[in-house]
Amino acid sequence: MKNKVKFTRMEQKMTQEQLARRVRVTRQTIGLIEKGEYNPTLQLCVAIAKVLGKTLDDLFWEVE
Amino acid sequence: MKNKVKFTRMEQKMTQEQLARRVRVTRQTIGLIEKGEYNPTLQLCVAIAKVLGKTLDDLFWEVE
DNA sequence: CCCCTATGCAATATATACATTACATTTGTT
DNA sequence: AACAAATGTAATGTATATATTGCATAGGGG
Repeated sequence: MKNKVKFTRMEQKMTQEQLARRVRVTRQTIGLIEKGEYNPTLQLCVAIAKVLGKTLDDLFWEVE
Repeated sequence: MKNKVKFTRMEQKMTQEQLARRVRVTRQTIGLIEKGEYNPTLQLCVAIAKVLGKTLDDLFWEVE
């Protein structure tokens, strides 16, 4: 696993689409980030972290 | 100030070029990131943090 | 089983991160 | 002041993050 986005999102009973809307990207983008299949930009990481009530380190640091 | 890369790099008496080499980007990329003029990818942020002995949160979280 | 919602996935298009090159400017040192 | 190293900056090119559309699949509740 490359990051904790999926785990944290599900913990909060949020769908990919809801998260995507709140950070203003598409559902596909969230899906690919969760799979670790691509390399999001810092701003998007920060936006995701804020919506999920976490920090960058919580979601993206040393997860592999 | 948008992030603490410049501060931390100078604290360690490292030049932009040295940091750039170690994270395998160009000096220009480091310069622009330090100025907050662009939005680096997560992998690059992680690489910079590791070279500087910091975490993502240390360098990029809530600095504005 | 049948819906319905959430997620996966693929093709193509667009925006932008980053490279490359080159030159200007700043800053420190003598 | 003069020199050198570090940094700023601008133009153009390339790679890739993200959008868009559309359809397939998975899984839970009736």
